[in-house]
Amino acid sequence: MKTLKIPEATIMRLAVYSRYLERAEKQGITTVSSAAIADGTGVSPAQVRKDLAYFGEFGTRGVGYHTGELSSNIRRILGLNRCWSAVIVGAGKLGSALALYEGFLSRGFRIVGVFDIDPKIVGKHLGEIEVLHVSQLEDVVARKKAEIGIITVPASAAQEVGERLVKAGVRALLNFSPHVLNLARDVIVRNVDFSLHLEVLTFNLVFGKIKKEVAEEK
Amino acid sequence: MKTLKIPEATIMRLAVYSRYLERAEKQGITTVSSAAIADGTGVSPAQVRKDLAYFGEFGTRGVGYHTGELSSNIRRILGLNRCWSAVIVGAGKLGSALALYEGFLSRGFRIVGVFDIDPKIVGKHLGEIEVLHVSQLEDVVARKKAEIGIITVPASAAQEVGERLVKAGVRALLNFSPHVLNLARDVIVRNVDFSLHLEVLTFNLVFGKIKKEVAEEK
DNA sequence: TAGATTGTTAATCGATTAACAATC
DNA sequence: TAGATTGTTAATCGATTAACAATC
Repeated sequence: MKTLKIPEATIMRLAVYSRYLERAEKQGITTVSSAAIADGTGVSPAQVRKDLAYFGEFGTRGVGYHTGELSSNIRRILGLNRCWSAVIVGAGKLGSALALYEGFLSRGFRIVGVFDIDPKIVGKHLGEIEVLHVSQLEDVVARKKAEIGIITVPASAAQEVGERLVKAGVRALLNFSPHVLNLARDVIVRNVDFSLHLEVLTFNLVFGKIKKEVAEEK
Repeated sequence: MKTLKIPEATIMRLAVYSRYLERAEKQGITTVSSAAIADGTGVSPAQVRKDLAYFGEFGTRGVGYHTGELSSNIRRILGLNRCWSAVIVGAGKLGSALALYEGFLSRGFRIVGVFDIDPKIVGKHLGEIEVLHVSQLEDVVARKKAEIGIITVPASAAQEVGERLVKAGVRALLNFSPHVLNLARDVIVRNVDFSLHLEVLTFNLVFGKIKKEVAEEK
């Protein structure tokens, strides 16, 4: 069986193109070229065409791509032509901010449950939704058919929460904790620990300086 | 001039190893092997050794790595052996959560300024720090010598905020907005838009299903 | 010495890019 | 037809992995 392997970077870029196209659409631009998309998103035109070619032929030679058409095609590829139900575990500062984040709803993500273990937090209202005790996790996930789990608990609790979510039926996890989850391989996990990103920044700040000094010595 | 190019993925992994080592240290484990690190962080042992080899020889053949020593070496490589000053622009839900996030301080990141444009938000206190009007951005960045800018404003304002931060002296940006920043090439930017990550999840949920169906047809 | 594990090289794998035929 | 831009191939580039000599 021939399995075509699509680079993960391609998917990330498709999401970026998608945002660019939505902006272009709003501005009334009806046709875009790979060069324009490339320009607006900081990649190469060849990269744009290659990324799109994994999924079909969306353009017209000599003309370019129809903005709205390409936009909706990419949204379909990314699975954004439907709603997704997600639960958040951990209603601390980050979890609460995410529960109230309008950007989710506008892109089709519905938060159908927020959980915490702290009795001081359980019962709080975050917009429409009430924070429930984590003991109700399994029940709510099953009843609301949540497919995505968002983990915003401390590192020490992340593994257990991940396991419970998966056992309850969740198939994809967004992990904000710094703990690397060890789960069945068919579970889709993305780590978005942002202090990790901060550390890449500081490395580059320090290393950039070293490179500059080395260059000057020569 | 020979410039050794270090993969960005290597830096991300170093940060992950760093967390693993800190945990191991706390548990009183004094020696770790590349296989143990690999196991605990989900990469291959060869990868671990290769990543470390970019920066020096930290282990002892036949023995492994001294946990504390390797841990502090990696922290030094990542630039975490010193404090870094950062400002946050945008004190909405996400910006506020980040300003109050204890994880930053514990890893040496100090938030020295939080800004917003909304008069309803300016003047609020987030822990020790008061939200200032964005007009004071340049002044505070210069006075407090902030080196890192964290952007948590809506997409429409991100580019302008990025430009102002850089002009004020910030050299590295953590961009939480979905807008791709277009700045001088020596500015270090990392995009941590998490709806992007959510979309990679949904793609994989949909695509995994397609792959499975294709496999079953055969 | 025998067993273990590193550091490093060479081979492999995968992703990006350049180039161009196809075609509007 | 001339100009433009796609879709695709082949070449290049870079990152990962396997293998093993070095060495504790």
